[in-house]
Amino acid sequence: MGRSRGFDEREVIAQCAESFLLTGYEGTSIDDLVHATGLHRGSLYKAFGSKRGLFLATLRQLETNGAGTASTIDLLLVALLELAPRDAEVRNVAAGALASFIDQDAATALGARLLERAHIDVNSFPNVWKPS
Amino acid sequence: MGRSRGFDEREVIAQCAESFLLTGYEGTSIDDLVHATGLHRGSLYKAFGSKRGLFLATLRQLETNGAGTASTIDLLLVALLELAPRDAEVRNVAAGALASFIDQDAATALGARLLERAHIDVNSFPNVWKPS
DNA sequence: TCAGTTGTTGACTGATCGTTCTTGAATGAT
DNA sequence: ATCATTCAAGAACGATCAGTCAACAACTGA
Repeated sequence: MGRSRGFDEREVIAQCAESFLLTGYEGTSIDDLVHATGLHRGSLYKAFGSKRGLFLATLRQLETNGAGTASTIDLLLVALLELAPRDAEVRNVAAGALASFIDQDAATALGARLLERAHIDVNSFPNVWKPS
Repeated sequence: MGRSRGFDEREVIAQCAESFLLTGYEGTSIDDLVHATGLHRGSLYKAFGSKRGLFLATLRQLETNGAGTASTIDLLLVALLELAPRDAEVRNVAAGALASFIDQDAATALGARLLERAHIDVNSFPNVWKPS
């Protein structure tokens, strides 16, 4: 019963994920998400409950998406740095996504992408030891 | 000439750095910094110009501080994830601090601390390849 | 002593924050 | 047909955001 949804939930989550990975969790406002999705505030809150709930949905969708693309890792970086230290649920979902995606050393993969995302070339450090 | 400062600038910068590394850049408000330092808004703005200027000061103070403690790396993580992708000056200062601190592989050191800070134990991943 | 300069103080600004509410439109079951 | 339910829509909420301002206090050099 009831009126049917006028949007594709997976698509909306993907659009929100892109906002989060570009500008971070605290750096993304509900207005940003409203513009990114074309939905209205009330619809977003009806479907996801809160900004945190929406972010959690983007994290959970990671697990059913593809492999560890750059976008995937970026969203994990945001989760690990901004939410995970103080939010056990985000921490658990993020850890699950990490475990299923990253097949090499997780720390190195995360750090490498963090530097790449920041446009920093590690090879330009003259005094850094590099593994052969 | 003029009235002399009623605070130790290095100490104030250290107090602000602690706020930033705990709650991130966007997650830290000027009010948070006012409370952390005991100073008044006007004094902070007179001395550092803006929130970004204050954050830059904490980053620059890293270089004259000690070695790469956990707090140091945490502040770099915040800089790299939240500011560096869109702010060339922050990127340059952060890259300089990175180059002078991290004597092993930078990516691994950053990623390892990111996970530690998020309270995630990489060794708990059953399917992750670990270097011997 | 006094003019010039810098720091302190706290009230104040407009904008934006995440969230809620009300109203009306669409839907399925009775 | 109607009734309960779900969703869409957008205005509205108090709180908080980063930043500014004018008045006052303390210090220096002349």
